[in-house]
Amino acid sequence: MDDQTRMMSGLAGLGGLSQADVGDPDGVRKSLGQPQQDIGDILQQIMAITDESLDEAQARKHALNCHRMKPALFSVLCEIKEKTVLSIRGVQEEDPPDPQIMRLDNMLLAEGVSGPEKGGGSAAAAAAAAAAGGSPNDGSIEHSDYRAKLAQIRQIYHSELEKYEQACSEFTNHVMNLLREQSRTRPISPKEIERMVAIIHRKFSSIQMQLKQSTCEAVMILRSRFLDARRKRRNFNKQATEVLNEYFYSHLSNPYPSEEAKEELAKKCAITVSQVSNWFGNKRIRYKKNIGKFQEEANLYAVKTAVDAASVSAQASQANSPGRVQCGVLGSRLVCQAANTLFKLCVLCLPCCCFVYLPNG
DNA sequence: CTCAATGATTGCAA
DNA sequence: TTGCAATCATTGAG
Repeated sequence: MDDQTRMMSGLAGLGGLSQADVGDPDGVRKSLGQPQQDIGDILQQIMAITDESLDEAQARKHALNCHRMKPALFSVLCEIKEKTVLSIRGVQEEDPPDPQIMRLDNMLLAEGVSGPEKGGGSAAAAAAAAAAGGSPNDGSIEHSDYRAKLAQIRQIYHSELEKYEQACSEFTNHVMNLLREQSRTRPISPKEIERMVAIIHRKFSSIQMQLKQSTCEAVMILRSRFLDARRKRRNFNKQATEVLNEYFYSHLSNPYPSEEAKEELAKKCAITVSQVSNWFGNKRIRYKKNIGKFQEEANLYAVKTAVDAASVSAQASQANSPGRVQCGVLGSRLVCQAANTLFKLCVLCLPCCCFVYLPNG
C-alpha cells in the first residue's frame, strides 16, 4: 500500500470526511452543514488513533495534517484550550516589576556594577575612599584596590549575565521552534507559545535574580571590608604633622582653625578636612591634659615659626639691621644672633617664643 | 612583647 | 554642627 492509498483509506474511515470531501472544494459547504457531528467524529477518530498500530496511526495523522479542514479544527481546539487554560489558571496577571529585582538593580547601579563603566563605580569607590580616609598614598592604594576588586566583580557579573541571556534566548528559540514544529501536529496557539516564552523568561529571570543577589552580596562584603580598613589607621607623614603642629602652636591662644583654614591645612597635608578636625580635636584635648609634656614640642615649633617669620622679615628688609626680628607673641624687637641660626629662649613669652628679648639690642 | 603615641570613633552637651 | 572627653585600635620604638 503506498502512502497515497493509505491516506485515502484512512480518510475514508472518518465520518463526514469522505474521499469526495477531500478532493472537492465544494465539500466545505457539505461539511459545514453538520459541523458539530463532524468535529465530534474527528475527535473520536483522533482519540482512536492512540489505540491503533503505529503505521495506521501515522497514516491517519498524515491524512489529518493534509486535510483542508485541519486549520479550522485546530483553531477551534486552540480556542477551547485557551478558554480551559484561562479558567484553570485564571487571568494571567501582567508581570509587575519585581520589587526585589528593582532593589537589586538599583543597588548594582549605585555601586557601579551595572550601568556605564566609568559612572557610579568610581564615584562609589571615591566615596568609600573618602570615608576610609588615611594618608593619600594609602588611600589611593586602597582606592585602586577597591576599584580593581569592584571591576572584577563587575566583569564576572557581566559575563555571567551575558551567559544567562544567551542561554535564555537559545532556549527560548529552541522551545519556540519546537512548538511551531509541533503546532503542525497538535493545536498550539501563538498565545500559548507566548505564554511558554514568558514562563521561560520568568525561570531565567529568577536565575538572574540569584546572580544579582550574589553580586550584591559580594559588593557588600567588599565594601564592608574596605570600610573596616578605616580603623587600620596610618600615621600622618612627618611633613603633615609638622604643618599641623605649626598651625596649632602658632595659634595656641585659639587653636580652632576656621573651615577655610582646615581646608588649607588639609590641602597642605594631603589629608581630609575631617582628619584635620580629628587631629585638632585630639591635639587640643591632649595638650590640655598634659601641657608639661607638650612644652618642649611647643618651644620647638615656636622656634620654627619665628625662624620662618624672621627669614621672611629678613628677606623683606635687608637694609634694616639684619639680625633683628619681632617677637610674634609680645611684638618685642628681638635680636637674632648669627643671622637666624642661634637663638636663646625668651623668658617672657615661653613657650610661645624662643628669642632673647634685648631691649637695648 | 610591652607600652606610649596617635588617628579614629562614639556619646554627650551646647 | 561642633567640640569635648573617653575610648578603641593600630603603629612603631625599645
